[in-house]
Amino acid sequence: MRKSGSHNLPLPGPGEGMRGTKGHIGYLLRQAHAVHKMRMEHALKTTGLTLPQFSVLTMLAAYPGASGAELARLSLLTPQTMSVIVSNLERASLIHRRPHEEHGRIQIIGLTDEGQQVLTRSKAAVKAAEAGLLADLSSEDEGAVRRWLVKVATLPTDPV
Amino acid sequence: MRKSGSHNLPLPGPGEGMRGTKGHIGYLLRQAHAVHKMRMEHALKTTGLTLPQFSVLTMLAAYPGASGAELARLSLLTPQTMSVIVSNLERASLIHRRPHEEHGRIQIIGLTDEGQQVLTRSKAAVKAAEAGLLADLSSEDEGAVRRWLVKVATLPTDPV
DNA sequence: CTTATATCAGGTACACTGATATTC
DNA sequence: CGAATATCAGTGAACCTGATATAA
Repeated sequence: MRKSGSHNLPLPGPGEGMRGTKGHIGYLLRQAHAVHKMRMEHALKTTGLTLPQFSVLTMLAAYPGASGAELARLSLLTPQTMSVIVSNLERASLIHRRPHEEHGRIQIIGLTDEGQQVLTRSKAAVKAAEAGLLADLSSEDEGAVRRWLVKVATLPTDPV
Repeated sequence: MRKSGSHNLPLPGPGEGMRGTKGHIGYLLRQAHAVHKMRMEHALKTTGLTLPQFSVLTMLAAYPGASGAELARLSLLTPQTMSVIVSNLERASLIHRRPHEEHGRIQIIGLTDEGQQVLTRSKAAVKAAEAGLLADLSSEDEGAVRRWLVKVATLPTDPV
């Protein structure tokens, strides 16, 4: 534990630095994500999960029995990368992999009881950080923000 | 080189998956950032820079002669991490470090000619990806998005 | 044969904590 | 002494490309 306040938050003030509020929107997206990520990671320290691990457990709760390949697609990662994350989660006894006897090589991945408990506690720990994203946001602005985020996330990766 | 189109873009369709458009806004922020990051990294492949490296070079252009500690604060990273990134950039001859003889241990970091050129080419390569963020966005919506991003980036890291 | 899945092997850039030396 | 800077050492989770084996 550090002091009690912020960790390393020397954001350039709005009047100086990387042009503050008026900066490139890509820079703003980067910084917003970085700060939110820090808040999430800090919250997850209480349960020992990394952000990708939390993400995978959340996906497994939504898609019980998903395969590594499916999780990789959902996370925009390669199967190899997902394999490492899944291995780490398995080593921590938070998930289990059962070979799908009938359908070949596919490994059915599921949450263990411990994984379910850790996920529940992690969701609670993360709740405040997520709530902060929507605090003091009008429904019109929230709509605009949501539409923009979806648009950005839906843009082709290689449009040119 | 893959095919020619998108890399790994199997986003769950808007009607299925992680609740698509209606998902947690934190999830949307993550996905939007991930896709934008992929687009940026893809664009930067032409110049061989990683995203943190591009970020550091951009900062150095804005803050000529910054120190490693200053860059770390601007990037929300630890000095050790920044030291690694700076070392990699120095190894690539894109920056130079000169000991600040008068003021102790501080290392003055600056772009080399090659670094300046690479930065210029990288900015051009990245231009389309950044422009995509603002395409078809009304000025009201852009304002809402900008305000939201700044607010998120300004939130205390450890509010509770 | 083609496709999808899983995994091994190797490599790299990030990012952390901890410790140390230096300098103001 | 304390505070800031830089760096070494060690560790680790996340990424990648490439190759391989298996199975639908």
